[in-house]
Amino acid sequence: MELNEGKNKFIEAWGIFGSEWGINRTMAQIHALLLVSAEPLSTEDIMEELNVSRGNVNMNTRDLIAWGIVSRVLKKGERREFFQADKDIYKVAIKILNERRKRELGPVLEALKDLKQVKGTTLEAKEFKKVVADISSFGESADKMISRMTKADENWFTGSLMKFLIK
Amino acid sequence: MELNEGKNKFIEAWGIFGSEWGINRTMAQIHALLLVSAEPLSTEDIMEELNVSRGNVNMNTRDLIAWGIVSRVLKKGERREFFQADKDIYKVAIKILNERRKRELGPVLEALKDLKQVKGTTLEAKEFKKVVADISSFGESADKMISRMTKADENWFTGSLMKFLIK
DNA sequence: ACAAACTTTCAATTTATTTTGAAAGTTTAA
DNA sequence: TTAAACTTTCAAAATAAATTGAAAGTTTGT
Repeated sequence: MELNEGKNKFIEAWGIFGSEWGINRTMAQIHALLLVSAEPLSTEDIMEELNVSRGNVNMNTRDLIAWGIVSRVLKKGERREFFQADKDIYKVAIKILNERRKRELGPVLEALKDLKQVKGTTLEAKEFKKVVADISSFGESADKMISRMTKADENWFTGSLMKFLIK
Repeated sequence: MELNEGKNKFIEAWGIFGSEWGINRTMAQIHALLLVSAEPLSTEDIMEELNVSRGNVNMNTRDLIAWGIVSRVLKKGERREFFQADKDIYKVAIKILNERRKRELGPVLEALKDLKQVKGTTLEAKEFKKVVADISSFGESADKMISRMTKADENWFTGSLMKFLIK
């Protein structure tokens, strides 16, 4: 398989995978493209490679930067900015997990906290409280776990945790 | 807060959370509704409670059943079927993770396996191969981890793993 | 066998999300 | 200060995803 064919397949696969997990296809594709580029790319490069508009590239590179998995780089003698992806996939995974924890898990945990205050002693009310308490506790655990992973050594995934988990 | 208000807030929150993770809102809402219902609910009950059509309820309950987190129950003397959610949130989380592993991670890992066969010894080709190998290895690890979690005792999450991970 | 009760399907519609592209904004160099 | 080079914005358009609802299909009791 030629390098270019490989890159395209990778970009396609990453785009699909991303969209299955609630990340928009173009963002995932830009990320994929940057992952497999030896050199940082400009907005124009990305537009051309993926056939998407300038606005689209601009919005999605901004988002990728906000996620902390892509950074702007400046080439000397060049006016425009280039983009480059963090290629350490462990770091990337943890950053994504941690961002999602903050953005999505946080609000749910807040909502659940409120819901613990429903009144009533009927069977129904008790069931409700039990479910809310369980989900809440589970969510708090996941939240703590991700926080801890974030702080831990970058090799956590291949370290003792993995030894514990993998055959 | 009244029980009903609580239920509605829960359903809303779960719906949003689900859609952020690539699960359609109605499916997440039906799941939420079943989670907080003391009794199994019929298609009609769900239609009424969530204001959605029969076809929608039918499709999404089927899906929830396919995910293994909702089951049909029959009440004696009743002809129609009722639905009930598995309320053990640990089991639910693991089933969802495992289904997604099979459905979404699997195909990506396959694609990555192919991509290891790109030819070329240029810097670019080497970088590409490195990224693919890294993601592949990471993916395989995650895959194994989830498989293992699935098989493990249902209390794994509160067991030694959690003790290891949580403060 | 029949019909009532119930479930499933799917083409058409609606709703939500993503993308475009041109205009406005900003920065840089001379 | 000016203009070229570049970035950002956002309303409109395009695309994708979810939903409807009526018709078709199935099951059950008599």
